Amino acid sequence: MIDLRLLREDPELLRASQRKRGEPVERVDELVAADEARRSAVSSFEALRAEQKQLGRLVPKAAGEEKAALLAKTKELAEKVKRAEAAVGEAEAALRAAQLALPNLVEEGAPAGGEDDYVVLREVGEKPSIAAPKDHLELGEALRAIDMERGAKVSGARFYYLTGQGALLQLALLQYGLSVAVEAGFTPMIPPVLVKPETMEGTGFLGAHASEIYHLPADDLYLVGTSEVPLAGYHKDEILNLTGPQRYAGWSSCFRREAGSYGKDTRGIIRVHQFDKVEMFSFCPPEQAHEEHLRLLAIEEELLGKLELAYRVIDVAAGDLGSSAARKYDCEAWIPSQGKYREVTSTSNCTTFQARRLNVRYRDAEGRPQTTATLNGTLATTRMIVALLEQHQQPDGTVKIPKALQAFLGGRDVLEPA
RNA sequence: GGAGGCUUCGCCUAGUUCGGUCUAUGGCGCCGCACUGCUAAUGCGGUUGGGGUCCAAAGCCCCUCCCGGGUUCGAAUCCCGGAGCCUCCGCCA
Repeated sequence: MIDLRLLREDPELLRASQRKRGEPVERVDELVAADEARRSAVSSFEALRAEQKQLGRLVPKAAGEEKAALLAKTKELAEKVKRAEAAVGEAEAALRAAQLALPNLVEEGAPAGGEDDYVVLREVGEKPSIAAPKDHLELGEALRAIDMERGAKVSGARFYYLTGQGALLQLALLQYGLSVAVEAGFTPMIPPVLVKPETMEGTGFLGAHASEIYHLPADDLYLVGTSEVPLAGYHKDEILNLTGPQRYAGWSSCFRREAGSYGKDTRGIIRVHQFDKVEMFSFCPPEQAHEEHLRLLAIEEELLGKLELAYRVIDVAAGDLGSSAARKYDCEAWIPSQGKYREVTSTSNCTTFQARRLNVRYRDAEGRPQTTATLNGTLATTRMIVALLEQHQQPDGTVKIPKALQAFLGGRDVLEPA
């Protein structure tokens, strides 16, 4: 949700943001109108209510005819108050709807345009030159690390088993990721992966992404698509004592329906319904959010570097940010079998947009409650296995394990076909 | 699944019998001031949050006693529905 004070002060800023996203500018003016309508409804209600309270206080003191007259008057007033109150309720609902319809203000500097208008900030590491690279599934099957067939037998398409050294590799990757986070001052968290509708809604995932999410109707709970959801909800309706960023690293399974992606990435574990991820999440004072965002990106890059992967960083264009993010950087690892870079991490600065919905605040230097900023970023995830296997494959069918992971694999430095 | 109890301004708590300055009591904590060589102790004052009005501040006003309805001129208080927590029973591990 956008800050209504900002909306009143500088609607043009928001219109410009909408243009940059390629979204309708009218949403801004609709919100301005809804805001004004609400305030006028509130004023009328409050005036009537004040009068009612004042008269009501006279009732017990009055007697006889005077009292009867007073009661008649207050009764009439009570009717009006009730109507005015209902009008406020409607105006508030309309305002909320208009507020939910407007995405976050895009950060200055983010590229304008849609999905293909990203800007490549840098390419890091040397792409391995592999003659006729095998893809991760071929490698994974030879290593007996990935079993898609049985995943499909048991659960359906886009499900898989990680087996043997594949399972160990994922655990090593996630543990290493978590250890990097802990070293950087993040509190490790293992959150619930089923959340209530209000939590899912608060994080902004029930809007355009609603069809991406698994819902359990019998209990009215949602399976999270990322631990960003339970981490963001962790401090819902709280006022935090923040001086700097409060950082959490959540380790969880993630569930995605992948509706509308039929036919895309059907081979292997690039796009699956269930995977595991260590996610960074920060609550911080808004003026520190930009710096924190760069910090999250730096941590992601540090990890990719330690995994000895070639990758590039892109500055995602405004139209591809999603509603909550003001700025987003993706790291994309080189996938030799595809000859392409593919997203492995993504970090977003949601400024105060998400926290306002969830009502997460902190006290500023004057002791006044203010909305926090929230940021998130991927640290380690199942998808990285794809890049690890493919980039580190050897002509003999083995796969080298990067030094950083060896300690988490009992010192092993290579995966070998079983 | 069944029965009962609880939910008040950061925490604890009074108030709910019998509806009306409850415009919510007290303690703890916190902040400020005074006293003191410093600390402690003590005294005095302040301290829920949201919103409206306003250029702004002050002030004033409205909402907020778990949530949503209802009764009433008037609800923390009465009625109905719901949520959360706790205890016991049952069931499953």
